[in-house]
Amino acid sequence: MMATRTQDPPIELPDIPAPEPAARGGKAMTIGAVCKALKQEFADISISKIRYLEDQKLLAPRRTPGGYRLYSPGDVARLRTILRLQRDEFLPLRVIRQELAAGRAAAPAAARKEGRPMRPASMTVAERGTVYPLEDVLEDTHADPQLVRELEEYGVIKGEVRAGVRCYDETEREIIRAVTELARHGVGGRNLRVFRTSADREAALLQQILAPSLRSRNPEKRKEAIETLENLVAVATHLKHLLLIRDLRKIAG
Amino acid sequence: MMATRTQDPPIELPDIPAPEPAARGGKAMTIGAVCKALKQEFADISISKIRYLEDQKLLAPRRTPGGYRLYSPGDVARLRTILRLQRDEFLPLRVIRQELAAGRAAAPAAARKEGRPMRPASMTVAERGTVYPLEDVLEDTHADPQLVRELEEYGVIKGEVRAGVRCYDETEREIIRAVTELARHGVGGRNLRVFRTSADREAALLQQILAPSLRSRNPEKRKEAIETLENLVAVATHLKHLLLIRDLRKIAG
DNA sequence: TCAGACCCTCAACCACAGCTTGACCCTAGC
DNA sequence: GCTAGGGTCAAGCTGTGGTTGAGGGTCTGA
Repeated sequence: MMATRTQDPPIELPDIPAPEPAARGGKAMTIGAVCKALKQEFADISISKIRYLEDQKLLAPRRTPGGYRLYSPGDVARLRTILRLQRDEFLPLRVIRQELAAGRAAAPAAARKEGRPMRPASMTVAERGTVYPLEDVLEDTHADPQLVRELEEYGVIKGEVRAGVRCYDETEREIIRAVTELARHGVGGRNLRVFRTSADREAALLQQILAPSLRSRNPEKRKEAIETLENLVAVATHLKHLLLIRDLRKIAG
Repeated sequence: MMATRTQDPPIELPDIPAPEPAARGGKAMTIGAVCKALKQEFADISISKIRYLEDQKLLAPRRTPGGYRLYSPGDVARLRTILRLQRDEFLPLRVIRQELAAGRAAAPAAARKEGRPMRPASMTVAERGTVYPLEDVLEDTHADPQLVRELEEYGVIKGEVRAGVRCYDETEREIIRAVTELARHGVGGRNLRVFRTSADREAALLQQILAPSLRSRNPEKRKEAIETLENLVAVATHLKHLLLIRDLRKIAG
């Protein structure tokens, strides 16, 4: 069917500091390259998904004369923003489209700083998610490399080697961040054992309770058990927080 | 034991400027009444939707002997929160469930528009805040009175007598809520000791570190120490959460 | 004591978002 | 001119967030 070489004009998104059509020199990537590049950060990306997002008017890459999509760095940044809003903020595409059109949401690292850890991306029991190379983690957390090494020796974090580089997932990164912060205030070394052992004990406790359903052969049941587990973790964390506050009030007040 | 319990309005957390006409009358409402009362604020509510939310474990109203659902003011507030998170924050029910379980998100609608924060009312070390009579706490948390008594005997919560009625502050109320939730899943009795002792240990640790400045005669210094303390509590809580997740992943995945 | 308004459960059904798959064909670059 | 990677379109699939209807019980006031 002659493959529709309809020379339709690029969709014309209303917004965006459009990444100069012809201007930008070498940097444009094909869809496969973009997909591969973002795979690290967003495990669930796929070529078809990127095309789908374009179909939904969220992207409008340039095309080669032959019809291939060509993504400028600006396009890639935009795509990354879209995926982040979707994954971390749970925004539906319809809303993301508006946010982008309104020029909002262009704040990547901004939201940090004095604003609580935000929605903790993927701090769930379920899966591991993205991994980041040690170098990035260090830069991001301002952690002492020595301290990271210690945590690893100690078995608190594990990391994994990917393409020759040591990588950590988000949970590990946040552990490193938190420990660094504590260290800044003088909580360090063997004091951390307190946290560690209580976590181990709680884990054992929860496991004991949910072991039957977690081992069930019924995947339905297993999924449910995981969810219950997530829930219990949240409640347990909350409870620990409250108990700690209660104790400290006695001390401080 | 009646006294004081006569006609005072339902708790009324520092929430919402809308004193619903229908909502104020008696203390508990049927599903139809709740639906009508919230129709103003949430046009898309329906009886079937409320029931659906219960099915999804987001609500758990009391029942009459005949099986009718009875919504306490606390239940209605919770429902309002759910609807708000769904409509304004676009959160999926699965996430709302966790937010609620974690005691977050009890925040008023105020924090909208460019303002993430949404800290849980008075979960700070600083001061105790309001107190609520046992009766209200029981209704609000659906806790077993027996369990509350145990917690008190155990020294986890203390309460105070005011005008002849036993009262608890918000922290205590939330402890009760969290413990009730854990109990629903089979975490009870002496298992709670795990949480308690680790909280005690951490409190001791933090105190040790900050004792000098906390005891300082310089009020400036003291204030600063309290702030540091708040900070450390937040970080410690976060760390514990992460460690627990780390442990559980090994178990579950 | 009984009508009528209200509520209950449960299973089936529905609508829409957000992709994925497959058939079939074309482009880029060595 | 070969082949890996792209392109389009239509159909399909899965999960979320409900609605609907059948069949039946509860509550309240006259």
